[in-house]
Amino acid sequence: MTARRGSVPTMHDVGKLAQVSAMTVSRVLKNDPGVSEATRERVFAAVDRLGYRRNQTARSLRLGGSGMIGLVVTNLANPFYSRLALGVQEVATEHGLRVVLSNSGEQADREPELVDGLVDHQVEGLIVVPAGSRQQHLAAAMRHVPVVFAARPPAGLDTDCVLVEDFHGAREATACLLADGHTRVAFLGNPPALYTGAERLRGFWAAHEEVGIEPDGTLIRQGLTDSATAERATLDLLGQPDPPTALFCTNNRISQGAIRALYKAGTTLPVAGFDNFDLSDVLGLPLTLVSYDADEIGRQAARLLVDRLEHRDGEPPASRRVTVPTHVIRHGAPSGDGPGQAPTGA
Amino acid sequence: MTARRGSVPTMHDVGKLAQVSAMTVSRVLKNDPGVSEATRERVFAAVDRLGYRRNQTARSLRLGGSGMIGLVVTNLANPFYSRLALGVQEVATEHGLRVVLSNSGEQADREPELVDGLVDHQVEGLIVVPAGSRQQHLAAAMRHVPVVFAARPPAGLDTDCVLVEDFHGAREATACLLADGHTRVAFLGNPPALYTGAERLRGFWAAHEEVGIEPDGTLIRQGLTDSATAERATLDLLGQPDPPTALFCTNNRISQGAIRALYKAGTTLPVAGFDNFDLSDVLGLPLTLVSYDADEIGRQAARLLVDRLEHRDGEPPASRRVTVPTHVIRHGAPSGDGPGQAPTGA
DNA sequence: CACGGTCGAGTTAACGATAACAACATGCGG
DNA sequence: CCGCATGTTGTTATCGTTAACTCGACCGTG
Repeated sequence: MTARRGSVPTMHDVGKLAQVSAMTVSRVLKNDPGVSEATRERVFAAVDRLGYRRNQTARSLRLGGSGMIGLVVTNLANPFYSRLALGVQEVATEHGLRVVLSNSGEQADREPELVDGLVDHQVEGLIVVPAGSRQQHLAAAMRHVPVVFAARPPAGLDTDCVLVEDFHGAREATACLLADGHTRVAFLGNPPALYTGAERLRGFWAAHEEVGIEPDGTLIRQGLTDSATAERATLDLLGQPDPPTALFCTNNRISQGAIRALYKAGTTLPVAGFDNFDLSDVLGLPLTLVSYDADEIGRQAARLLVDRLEHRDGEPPASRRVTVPTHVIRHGAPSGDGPGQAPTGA
Repeated sequence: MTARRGSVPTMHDVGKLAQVSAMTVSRVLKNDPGVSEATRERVFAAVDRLGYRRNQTARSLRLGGSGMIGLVVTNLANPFYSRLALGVQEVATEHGLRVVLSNSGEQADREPELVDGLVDHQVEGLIVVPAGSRQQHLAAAMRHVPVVFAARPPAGLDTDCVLVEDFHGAREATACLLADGHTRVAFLGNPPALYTGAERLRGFWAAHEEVGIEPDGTLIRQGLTDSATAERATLDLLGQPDPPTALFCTNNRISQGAIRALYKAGTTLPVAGFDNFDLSDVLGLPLTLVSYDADEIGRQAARLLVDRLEHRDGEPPASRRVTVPTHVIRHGAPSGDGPGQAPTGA
């Protein structure tokens, strides 16, 4: 019952059993009409008996095109990226494409080999969440296959990308806090070298400008990479002489770290954050979350890629930039909160 | 800068530019010592100039072995499976293997085509979280490549698998509740056709027997598939004439649904559940969770598979069954709870 | 009965890389 | 100066499949 190596049947074997040539087997399996019913049946019988399956590697070589696309994400453990991957899967499957997944672990230096490896495997296209700002390896990849960027934009490369409304979402969520009367909102952000980090900070800042408040520099913490660093940063902020009265977090991990810090400190503070996450509605905290459909980012990216694959012959169309909309969700605390007014602001 | 089709260079092109044969190019790229330093440099120069990359499809065909393994999970959106996938990735990468991912969406009827597709793509092995109890398609796959089962055992197939201590974990967590003095513990479980569902129910039952309590049949709800169905079932239980005083949930999604139901009902009840999840420590609920390393399931599965791949020639070793250990985590409520004693039981 | 047409099936060559072998030059001992 | 090892490179055949072509049998028509 276990795999017996050296026994994988080929079209030739099928042909021998069905007393036809390999070519006829190929025709039958391709549903070519020019085969008599009798032969067709003999071939199918032989296929069944041998458990024959077409060798996709050989087909890829002969036909060109492997039927695979590559997906490179930075951290599959983050639900955001696994949803994105699911979205890509969904659309890929609709088009008969298989997805080869790589995880860079947010280590920008590992990305080039992952991308090159996928190109070597003849993927027909790539969807990449770039881990770093150095992207020349992606430029190189683009000479072989179309590349679509997801969640973070290309730096100086002319190609499609799918983004969320980073600026808009951050601005809106921050505005909610400010509308509640907060004037000392802390910013807990990922490394500013990341597009999303910079863009969401910009939104945070813009919301302040709109109400004529200058954000306090001592309340801005960047370079947070996970829940643990965010937790420490939050505890540090809470211990400051003039602590914040609300927090803005640039992603789900950071929000979770901040919430853990508040819990451990026995404090409650209104928290706003980018990304929704499981159980955000049952925490009993005044939470303002920038929510969006992560699957949709993957779906859109896959659609852009498939579109390019289907128009491979002609002149490549101009590069497109798709934006996935965000909307703000507000979860209330058991009791009213915030120094200014009721938590049902904005 | 965009992909120019029809321009992908081959070894022949590189050879022409470097004024050598394709064979010599192959030798250089393989680091074959029998090439003069001068030629080697010319070839590398040509490779760089053309941006040449070896065609892995052609290599696979010639050399046998695609350098890929297939992974089929039931629901990538569940952190459990994305962690598992990461574990597989980690070990696969260590061995120079790439992972092709498929998601069955827990639809057992889709699984055969996914598996067949992966086999067609010449994956060298498969790791599968089987979605259903019909597994003859996996038996068929096993005639081509080794298959390792993860999280759920094979049904009548002789092959390796990696499981968690389903029975033991469920028994231990239930025992914690019973030790706290609960006598009416509800069981919220996934479909009993699923191995984990049945096994965890068995553990739930065993814990009761050990203390001489007969579980109340009206408190046992099976067939829950996600957070929403679990939420409804919980609300239903709470509305019963003789409601439970504690809950046991068989997985993370069900726990989350139950917690949401409790939150909406404005009640607090001790909850035990299989799987840990984000923010479980900050809910301020009396939670007893069966925790384990989901990555490790993936790693172990990949190790078993790699092991079989490396001993492909000889007689296949007897099938192995690896178990990943569980341990119980207890999160306290702000105040003591449970009718019997303090929540620090077991 | 010869001829063009259609149908079914086989043959050849190619996709790109490489193992195995062949070929050629060089150099050294005899 | 021959022969044979050594070192470098080229040639051929192959992996499994399939596009394009070829071939033979059979049919109906004039």
